Amino acid sequence: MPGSKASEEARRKQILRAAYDVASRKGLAGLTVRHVAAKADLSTGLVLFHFKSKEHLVIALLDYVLETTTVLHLTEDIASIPSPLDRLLALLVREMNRLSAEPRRIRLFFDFWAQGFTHPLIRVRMQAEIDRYREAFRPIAAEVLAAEPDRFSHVTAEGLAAVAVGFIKGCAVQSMIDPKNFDFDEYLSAMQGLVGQLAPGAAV
Amino acid sequence: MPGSKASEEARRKQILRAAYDVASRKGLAGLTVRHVAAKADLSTGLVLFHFKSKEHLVIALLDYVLETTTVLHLTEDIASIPSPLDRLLALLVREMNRLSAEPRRIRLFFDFWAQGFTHPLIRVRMQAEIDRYREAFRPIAAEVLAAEPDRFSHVTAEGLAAVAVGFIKGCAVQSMIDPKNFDFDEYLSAMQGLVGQLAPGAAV
DNA sequence: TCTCGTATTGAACGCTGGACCAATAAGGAG
DNA sequence: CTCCTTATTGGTCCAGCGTTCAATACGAGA
Repeated sequence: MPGSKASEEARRKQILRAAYDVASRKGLAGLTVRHVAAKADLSTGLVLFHFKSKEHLVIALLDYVLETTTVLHLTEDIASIPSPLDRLLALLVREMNRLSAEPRRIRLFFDFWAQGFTHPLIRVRMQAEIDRYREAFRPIAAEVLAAEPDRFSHVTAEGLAAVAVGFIKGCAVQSMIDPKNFDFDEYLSAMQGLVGQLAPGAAV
Repeated sequence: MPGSKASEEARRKQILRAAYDVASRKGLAGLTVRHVAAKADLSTGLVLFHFKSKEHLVIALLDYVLETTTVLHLTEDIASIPSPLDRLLALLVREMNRLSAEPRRIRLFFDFWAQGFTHPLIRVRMQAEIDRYREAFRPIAAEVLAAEPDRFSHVTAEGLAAVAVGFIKGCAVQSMIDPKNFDFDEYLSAMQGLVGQLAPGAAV
């Protein structure tokens, strides 16, 4: 009765994709080994053959989600923007666009995040991920501070990076639960109105 | 064998407190009727006698959490601050202090928030709650805009209120998962550095 | 072609959770 | 005191879960 075999790596990916599909639809609470197996057209036993337990599967799924999520990086068009503050703003805009572009992925991310409160293995991974995200903002934040040292005398690059992350995650908190009523443009222009004026020659 | 009776209202509150205790420790995933009953020193049947089903209990718990959570309101000391922007900042500071003051409650809040992605009844309540929260910021945001109309020409009070909520929720996203490594003061001074300069006569 | 390791299956086990219910005690009304 | 409503109990049921396992089929190497 067994079906055709497949390589270890291919099977794991197939199962992880199925797990992602289930979890992104039903949430982590609705993620069961049986559902994953059914979605992947495999037996339940095989899922647990490749991932020793459900916990291993969940952690592997988290790693999969974090790996396949676009990491923050400076694209050429953004890097070429002269004003550091405009560069930071352009990055924020791009990240906010991702919120509406792949809501299911972001929701799953936050589902894991909330599970991290009680699950140590998930927690450490989420801590590392958010750290990584904040660190990606730091060099740009540092450039913003360097451009206007007197105005940001008591501000650190770490703090500014944290605020940048806060902008995005805070936007996500509001938009993920209520996409229809959340106005991205309003949020953006309010953000620009707050910080945009600090750049001396910034054309907004 | 039945124990002493109690009034409908008293029993419900007793059960809800037990449910809150369990959920704030173990998370919503660890919330079971049996645990709640045990924590309240009652039989499992009684819990389901007062709350017809577990779902009813969960929704009632959510309402309980939202009701007993301090609503955002202007205290006298904050209302007496002359500069609108300083008033807004003072509010943000107070809300951020609540994040570290009652982390378990906030974590439970976000747990519900994430469950709202897949559970319609939870979702509408969280939408309404976040709306309410944002609306509470709106009048203060409007005063900020009125104080400097030319600088905020394209900014609406709704947008500014949303950004204020974003500041706080974004701070929560980072601090709830990693309280030890998150620096509230750094976050705050970066925030003040960004927006504080906009107030002409603000002494920070 | 034969063989051996292993990927694969489907059924079975044990457990936990929500839900249900007959029996029972409690307390107020008459 | 008696009765009647109902809050309360503990046990039971059943569905669904993660996990285990003997049986089985596949495919590479000899």
